[in-house]
Amino acid sequence: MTNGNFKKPSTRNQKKQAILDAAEKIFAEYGFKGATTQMIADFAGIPKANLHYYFPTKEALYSQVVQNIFDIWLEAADSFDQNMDPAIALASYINKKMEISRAHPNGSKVWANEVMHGAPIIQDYLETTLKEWTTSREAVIQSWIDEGRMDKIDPKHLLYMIWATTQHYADFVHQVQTLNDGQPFDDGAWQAATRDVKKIILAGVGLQTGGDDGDH
Amino acid sequence: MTNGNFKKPSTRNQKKQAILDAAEKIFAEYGFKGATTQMIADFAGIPKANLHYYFPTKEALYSQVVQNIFDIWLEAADSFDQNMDPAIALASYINKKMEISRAHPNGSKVWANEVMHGAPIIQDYLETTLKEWTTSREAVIQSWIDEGRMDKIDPKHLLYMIWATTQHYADFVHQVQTLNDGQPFDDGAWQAATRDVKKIILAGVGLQTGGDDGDH
DNA sequence: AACCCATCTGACCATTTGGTCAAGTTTTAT
DNA sequence: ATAAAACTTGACCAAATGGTCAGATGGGTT
Repeated sequence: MTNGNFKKPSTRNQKKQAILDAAEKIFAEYGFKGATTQMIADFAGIPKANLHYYFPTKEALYSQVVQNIFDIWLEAADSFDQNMDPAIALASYINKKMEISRAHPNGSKVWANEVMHGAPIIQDYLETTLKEWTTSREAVIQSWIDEGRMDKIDPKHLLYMIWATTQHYADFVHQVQTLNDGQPFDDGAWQAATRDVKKIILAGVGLQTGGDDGDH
Repeated sequence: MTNGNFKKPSTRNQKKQAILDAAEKIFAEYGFKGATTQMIADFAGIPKANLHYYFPTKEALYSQVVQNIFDIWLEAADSFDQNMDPAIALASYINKKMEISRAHPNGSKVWANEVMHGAPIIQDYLETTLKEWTTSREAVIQSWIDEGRMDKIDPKHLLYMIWATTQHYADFVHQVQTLNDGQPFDDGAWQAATRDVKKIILAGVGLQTGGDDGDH
């Protein structure tokens, strides 16, 4: 067993990841101030002092959680690079964003919290990485418009609509569930939501949806 | 006699309103836990003890702020009652929601925060008032669909898309502003955003937008 | 065995904060 | 004028919380 050299780093990273997972959930549920390091430590099953051994301050832990989420967001961006057809690219992007909302609702909430409070921790990311990503995608969408392949709208607002709508199912999951007779979405409900979101947005910019949606 | 000789209801209410205004801003910026009664009192220009004379607990003050916002949301609901044409009704509703996002961004943020954290304070409102409102509007939209006046989608998801998108411009105003070269939206930017949101959503459900939008 | 070093933890502390209270001050009613 | 009621506020407190620290534990190396 134990592959010689790297026995510790793996367990160390496992433990750090367990703390990060606990932190994501607690931060999402209670906000930065509302969450306590004691709660996170309890949820991770370790003493508080041990948590502070791996993450010296609450803010360092929080910052790591936010950055992890940001990376997940960016992964969904590939859609725009690989597909040249606007209908397929947008459908694929919406698919991925909906899947993230379902798989990582807590991450989405932490991100929303951070931005709503003025992005005190990740302002740099907004101004650099997110700004660059957004600018380049706007250019792609604009080129589709210029080529007459979709209706003329400001690409910025199309992106905001996609972000807002897909993340709504994560950030407002409690409200959505309450209005769904208190039941969480099942597979069918998620598929229906994804289908309707794609339908409205694609048709909204003049891209008729065929029988398929461009992603598996 | 000398029953409840309410001296100056006007000044009393004025002061309560001033506290509520301060509270809305501070709660929006720092969240429930992050906001302190001291901050709110300072912002309202009164001693903390005086704030607690009008609102016995922090939670009572917060609860009042959330309920006030909820009432504002509901006011925008009239669109659906008065207009029978789906394009005009939806356009008018979107117009009002965008105006609220511009006029009351802090209220929207407090609401978002509350719902994201599981609606501990206003769960009753979600289950009763909001549930009833949503159900009745879904029925209206469904009737339009049944009459073949708009495309077939689940009315629920259309409503969520309108909420998510319009509130995005309030809740994520910091991100939107950062991506807008650090500049807040001016009149033109708000008009453009409102126009594009209406365009995509109306066209998205098969309602062609004519030259006008149904509201001034 | 002897040593090193990463990891772990109970006990502890300084600061923050929601809320109280008693002592004032102002307004209203008689 | 006088009493009562409403309002204001500085000082204070108990509880919660982020973070520290000295000492313990355990695995690996020589």
